[in-house]
Amino acid sequence: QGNFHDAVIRVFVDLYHKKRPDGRGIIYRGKRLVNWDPHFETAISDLEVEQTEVAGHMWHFKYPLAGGATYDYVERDAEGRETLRETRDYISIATTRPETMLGDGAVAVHPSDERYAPIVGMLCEIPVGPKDQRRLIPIITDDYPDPAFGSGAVKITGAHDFNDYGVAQRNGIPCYRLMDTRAAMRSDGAPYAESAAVAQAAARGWLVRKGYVPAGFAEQPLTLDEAAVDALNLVPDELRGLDRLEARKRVVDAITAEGLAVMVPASDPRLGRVSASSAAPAGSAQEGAPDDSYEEGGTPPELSLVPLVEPKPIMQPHGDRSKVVIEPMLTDQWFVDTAKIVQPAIDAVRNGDTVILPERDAKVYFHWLENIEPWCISRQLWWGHQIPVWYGLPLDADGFHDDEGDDALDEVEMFRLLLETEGEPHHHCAARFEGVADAFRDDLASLPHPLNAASIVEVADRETAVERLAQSLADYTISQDPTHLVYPVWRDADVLDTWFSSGLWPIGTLGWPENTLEFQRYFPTSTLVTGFDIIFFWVARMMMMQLAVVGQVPFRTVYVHALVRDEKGKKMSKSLGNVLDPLDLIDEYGCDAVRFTLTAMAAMGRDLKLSTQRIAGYRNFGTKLWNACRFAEMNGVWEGHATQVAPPPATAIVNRWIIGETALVRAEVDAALAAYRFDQAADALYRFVWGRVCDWYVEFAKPLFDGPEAAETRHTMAWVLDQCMILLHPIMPFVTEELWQTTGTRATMLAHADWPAYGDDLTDAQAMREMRWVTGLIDEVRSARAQMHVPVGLKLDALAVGLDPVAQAAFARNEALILRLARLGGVTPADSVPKGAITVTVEGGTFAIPLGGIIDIAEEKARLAKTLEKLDRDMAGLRGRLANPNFLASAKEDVIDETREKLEQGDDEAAKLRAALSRLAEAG
RNA sequence: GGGUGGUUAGCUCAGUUGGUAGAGCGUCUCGUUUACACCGAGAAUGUCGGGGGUUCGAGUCCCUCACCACCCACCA
Repeated sequence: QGNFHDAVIRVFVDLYHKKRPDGRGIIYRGKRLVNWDPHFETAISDLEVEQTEVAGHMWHFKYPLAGGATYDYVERDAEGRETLRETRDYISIATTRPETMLGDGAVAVHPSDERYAPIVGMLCEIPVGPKDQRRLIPIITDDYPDPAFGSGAVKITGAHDFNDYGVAQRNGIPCYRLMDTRAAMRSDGAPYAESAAVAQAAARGWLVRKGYVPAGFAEQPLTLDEAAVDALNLVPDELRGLDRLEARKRVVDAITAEGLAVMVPASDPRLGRVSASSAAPAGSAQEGAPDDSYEEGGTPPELSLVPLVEPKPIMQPHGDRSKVVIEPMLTDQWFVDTAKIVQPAIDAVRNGDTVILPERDAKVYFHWLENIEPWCISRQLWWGHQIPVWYGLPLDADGFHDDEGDDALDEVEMFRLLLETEGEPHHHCAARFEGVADAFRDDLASLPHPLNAASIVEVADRETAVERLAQSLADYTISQDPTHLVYPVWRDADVLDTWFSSGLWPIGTLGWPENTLEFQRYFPTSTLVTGFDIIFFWVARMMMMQLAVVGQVPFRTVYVHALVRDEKGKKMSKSLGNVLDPLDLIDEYGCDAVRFTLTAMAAMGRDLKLSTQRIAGYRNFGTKLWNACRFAEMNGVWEGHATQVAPPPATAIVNRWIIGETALVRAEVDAALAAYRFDQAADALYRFVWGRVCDWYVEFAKPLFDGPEAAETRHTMAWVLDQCMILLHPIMPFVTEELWQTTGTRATMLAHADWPAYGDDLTDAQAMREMRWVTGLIDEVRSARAQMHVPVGLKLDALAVGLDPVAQAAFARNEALILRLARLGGVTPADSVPKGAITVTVEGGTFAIPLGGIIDIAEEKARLAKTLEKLDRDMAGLRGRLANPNFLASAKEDVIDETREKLEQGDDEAAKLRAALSRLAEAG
């Protein structure tokens, strides 16, 4: 049996070795900007960063153009009229962190910004550091700068700002690291002059590569790799080792002293001070005219000039435990080159191999995958799957693999080089140490004797490795015994992102990489049910990884459900303390009620506000079903016949009707389930059980239990209630199982019962029509009685007036039910409606209930008038539609027919109502 | 700032090729009728967020504005 850890490690190793055309593995090592805590000297996650607003400043500085170049700087207003034109030899930038200027790799402007168009592709000078070794950086375009903010130009410091990092990545600008792990200015590496010269050459090389200047511009169009960039220390010698805030102060002072700060009149409102002009009446707009001209160095009026330093609240990241300011820092991390494996995951959903429901979540899925970024999978935690990579000291240090005659180097000298070198460590990846040990041994074998005899030893970390190597070197120097030489290697201390392993859930849980029976049987899986909040984290990763590893989609359908919110619509979270514990809800309302509620609210929305009142409502529903079954049991409906799939043959119209209704709801539930509309399934069952079975069928059955159709009715009721239990079982498993086992004699548990498959042949159109008529009549009588304040207990006699044969037959067949439920004493035919009676109109006839002295004529008039008024309104609408030639021409035939039919019925009823009203008028 | 979704009865929400709005809960009235007061019978309640457009017809399609929520990024 495979275990999950084996699967995770195996996939890492496979993807590491799966090289792409560019020679890089799908998993590779690279630099990444992380939130660095200088106190604990570790990377921390976004979630551990607290954003706090602090009072900061924004400085404005001039970056002079290289070689004294100048350009016409032109500003225009919204209408395109020129508002400023001057010749400049610099570009103005703003920053809240002047110390990071040392690491600038470029100045960026928006491609549409015409003010700077003349100087794009030129070099400008970072105005700090020794005057004769100032660094030059290119002026580039990128969408990131906002032309309306500040001067519109942004300095790009890729190693110390998340936005700048993105710009640098897109444009191939180097990210120069300025600080060490304690966030002090670096003091390692070559002197400033040397490093600056290298960076200078790289900047020229960039301009050549981008085609801004001819190749001859740079003698050596230098390209630096990431490690070389990281090794450069561009901190001027006198600032090395300083704290970042101290460095900031010195940088600002130096630039200001040199006259390269942007100067403005002391009255400038941006300085945040109260001054003479800002205190002046705000009446005349001209006086407060834009003083951009001052900012950018135009001739000021009489007032003295000061550096433009705006007080500005800034959101500063702090470590939530260390409380120190977090520094964005470039570090080595492991990545999945997602761009290389993303396409199959996009295609699979596009062509329907995997379906995401609801559809809009597929949009989210596509949007994310089509804009995918490299996935950083290493984490500096001590729990998790440890990365299966081992490092050794660099074997490509100067002179080591050099075949140009450095073989003459003393072998001991070579090992010494290993100790001193700081470049990229040499590494191998394999599932187990023995595997990488062999790989390191092969590398050593190519080295001259006696180094190739060194043995591979695993140690804890790099420091230990250096110690161990030094020690073995000392041993060897004394003993001259090559077996004393060791080449220490250590394992990467990082672990994998939890989503890397979770992304392998579909195959990892089935025993892969072993070809287990479970894997053969269950992969690919059918349906993944999950929340929309982890579509990126989990679903997209599973798709990509399964396709990359085993070449198949992990599931056919992804059903994305809503998230339960609290009553105010907030996401529940432990830290907010607004969590409704499902166990508490279950204690209070029962498991089935909670489950039914969640099901009924599982529409394909995003939010689901859980209200306890609604849970209570569905708890009542469970009780209702329970009581209906209790009633059935009291009448012995389950006695004498075994549970069966097919309904009993029925002659009573009521029984035929409810059997048909059951078949209808079964079909409705199946359709809802097939469409993942669990809410519709729950709703259909609720309406059926309560609204059809309990409200009507049980009541209809009561008189039948004493009549000739008693046996058939018992049998039918048993079958109907069994169907309710079966259909409700997935949503209310406990109540239904309990009922199932305590009512009839059952062959199996309900959980094991077959899902019904009976079809439309059970529906009896004639029975459906007739029962609709019967229930309609009862509803009308009840409504009329209630509105006329007739006491419920009072049984009244009624008259049937002008019933057509169909109505007559329907009435005759169901008389007992109607009398009982409408609380009528008896119904006799009559030719006309007498005075002082209330009128009830139904299809095919009229019923009248004489009330004698009881009737309040005014009230009955009002009741009928109100009904008639609504009916007239509706009929007017229908008539208007039918009178419209455009409607007749454009609407579909069945819609027109339906409209005509409705109008006919409505007119018929309206006529009866009018007749009743006029009789009342006579009586009154 | 970018993206996604939402705005329908007092509350929570349905409304899937556009045909003239529904449910549960709550409210009000009445009620011990052979299961059920966690019940029964009845009733009231909507300019379908605002505006514009397409259409014979718009809660439904298009545009626009407002507000709310969530995800992502946060301003040199």
